[in-house]
Amino acid sequence: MKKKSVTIKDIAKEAGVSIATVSMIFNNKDKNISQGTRDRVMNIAKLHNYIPNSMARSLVTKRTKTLGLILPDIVNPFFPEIARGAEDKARESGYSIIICNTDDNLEQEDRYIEILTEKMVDGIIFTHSADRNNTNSGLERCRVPIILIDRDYDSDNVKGKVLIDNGEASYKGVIHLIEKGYRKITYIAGSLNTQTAKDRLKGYRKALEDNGIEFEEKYIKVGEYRSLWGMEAVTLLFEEGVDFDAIFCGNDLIAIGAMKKLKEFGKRIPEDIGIMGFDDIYMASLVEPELTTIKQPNYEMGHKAAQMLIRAIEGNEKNTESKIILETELVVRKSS
Amino acid sequence: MKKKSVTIKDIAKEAGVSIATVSMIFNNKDKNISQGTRDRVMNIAKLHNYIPNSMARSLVTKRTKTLGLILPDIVNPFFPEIARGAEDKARESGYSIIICNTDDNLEQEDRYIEILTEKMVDGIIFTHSADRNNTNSGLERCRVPIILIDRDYDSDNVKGKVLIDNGEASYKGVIHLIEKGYRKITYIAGSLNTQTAKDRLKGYRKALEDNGIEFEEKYIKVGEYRSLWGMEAVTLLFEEGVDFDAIFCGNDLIAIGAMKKLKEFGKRIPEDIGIMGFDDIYMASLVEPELTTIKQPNYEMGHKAAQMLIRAIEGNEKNTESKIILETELVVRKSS
DNA sequence: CAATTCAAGTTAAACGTTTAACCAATTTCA
DNA sequence: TGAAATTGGTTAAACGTTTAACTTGAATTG
Repeated sequence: MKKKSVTIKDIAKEAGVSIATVSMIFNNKDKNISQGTRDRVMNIAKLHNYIPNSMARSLVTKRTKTLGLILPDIVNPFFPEIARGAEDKARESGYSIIICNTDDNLEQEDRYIEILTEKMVDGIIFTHSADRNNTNSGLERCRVPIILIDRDYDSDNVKGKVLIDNGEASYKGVIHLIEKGYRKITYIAGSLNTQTAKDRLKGYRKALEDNGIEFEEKYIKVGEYRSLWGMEAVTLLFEEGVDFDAIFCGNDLIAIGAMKKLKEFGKRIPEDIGIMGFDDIYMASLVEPELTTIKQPNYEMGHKAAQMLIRAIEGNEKNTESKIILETELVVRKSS
Repeated sequence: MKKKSVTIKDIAKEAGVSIATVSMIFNNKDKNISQGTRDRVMNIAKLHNYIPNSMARSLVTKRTKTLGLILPDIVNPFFPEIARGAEDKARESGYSIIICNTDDNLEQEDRYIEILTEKMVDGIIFTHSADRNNTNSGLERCRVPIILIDRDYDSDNVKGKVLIDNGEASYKGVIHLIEKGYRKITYIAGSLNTQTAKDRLKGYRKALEDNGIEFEEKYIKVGEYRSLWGMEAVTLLFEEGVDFDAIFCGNDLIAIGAMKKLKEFGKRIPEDIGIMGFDDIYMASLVEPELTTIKQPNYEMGHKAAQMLIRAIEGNEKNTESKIILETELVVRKSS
């Protein structure tokens, strides 16, 4: 543990060259170094297992080759794929990723942005939480480029966005339910204070309207993005005596919880009640009946976000605020 | 983006003090600084939104307040909770976490260890992959303390381990199946080349032996820790005409896949076939029927590992190689 | 009242790199 | 043959901190 680590100086001394020479060799700026010297230095370095100290390097280059990934909760199965996509792209380009869970807590987000700038990450991928007043959040004060995933927001620091069209997605989901013959379609939402959630509600209402189905307040239940809430919401619907024949859910977790509770109430799916989720987490195809849902390309979102970020970092920073809307896909399975 | 960041020097100049003074104030080594100066410096710092550069700091202190977390795949639902537990503990103590997915690939592991030492992490939490020859792996060459999670291994650099007793866990799982009256118990394993897997097999065999049930090779199917393999393995068992009345699975994913396939074959669970998983991922209680399984305290494992690691880093390094064996718990639900 | 301690700082070296600017010896070219 | 270009390097400053050692003037002590 206290093994003193070998530095560029040691290598230089042993090879009988200046440290600049060693540095250049290690950075492939070695056109002006003879093959002999190069080999000698490399051998000595290998022998002593020399690993350059990237603190020292970063101090002068102002690049850490590290990215921050801020998301609500890695335990929510929606996020690991995003993280994985981002990590894969990052590694490919020589970057590492620091992961930060915020539990959708604004203070925690700000705190993390501060920590990350202190650690000098080169950029941040950010799934930010609900409504932020754009006065003086950490997001505004941040000094590195930010790419937003999944949830939209406008700010100077935001150099790119990777989103889906939530309105269109939920629209086509509800249309599918209507085509299947369902008419009394409830909506169990996870929240209503992100733009994402609002857009989805809009899509839901538009689908109803376009088909001459009247929207009713009592069809909407708002809670959180967890299976437990799906179960509670179904119980609530029954208790309130709401008459319904389908449920459109804010995400798959809610849908899976709802299905479980429906079965407990003796309902058959999809005969009595149709169910539709959102996200297409891997579990969606493993539950009984397999869940019809809207697939979000999570891995790709993470991957694309990392790609945009790295481009923003390394590119000749022509304020390239870009925005990618990825396609969602209606995945029809057995629950509808 | 190119906003030149304000340094300690700027603050010092504006406050009319030396940089040492500012540094001391920021590090709470300020017993010898008057309240007046302290306030003045703090105000100026806040005004300019001064954030210390931790590269520069780390360069002299040799501490980065960053940990590495190396695991096979964050998408596997077994790992996010570990990651979360580790992150929570880390944050609490002022550390950040760099996450690394290896896909159980040995070269990737070594590569990551190298990257992490280059980035000067203070320590590493590591769920290493299958059989490593202890000759010259990155694990041996690593210069920072390592805590192992879930999978055992011996090395000088390993300063601690957080494990469960896999033999005892699977033993009690199989005993439960036997008590429920099952006798022809197959075992769908995820792999057999980790010590973890071997121990589980041992527990399985011992449980059979202790109850006078003969062990049969054909009962064992070895594949990978995925639902798809669970489905395939069940198909295989039927194709081979194996006569069985219960399945002990290497993890919950396998169990969920197996259940799905069994239902397709028209088997009733638990009446015709009993199923037991391993891990207790959150999905286990949401599938139909709810899955009986062995609960691993994942969050706690991550949390404990981070705690041990931080202790090893900050403690007066009395070679405190420690080993924690956490308790597993048999969770009896509807599938057995 | 001289010697000592204390308060409130300052100075300067060190951490391990990168990189622009420089240099000497040799080779090329017109 | 002399100027220019190339080869194979070297020197030294800079990056932004921390920290041990030093300083200076005022207060305390015996």
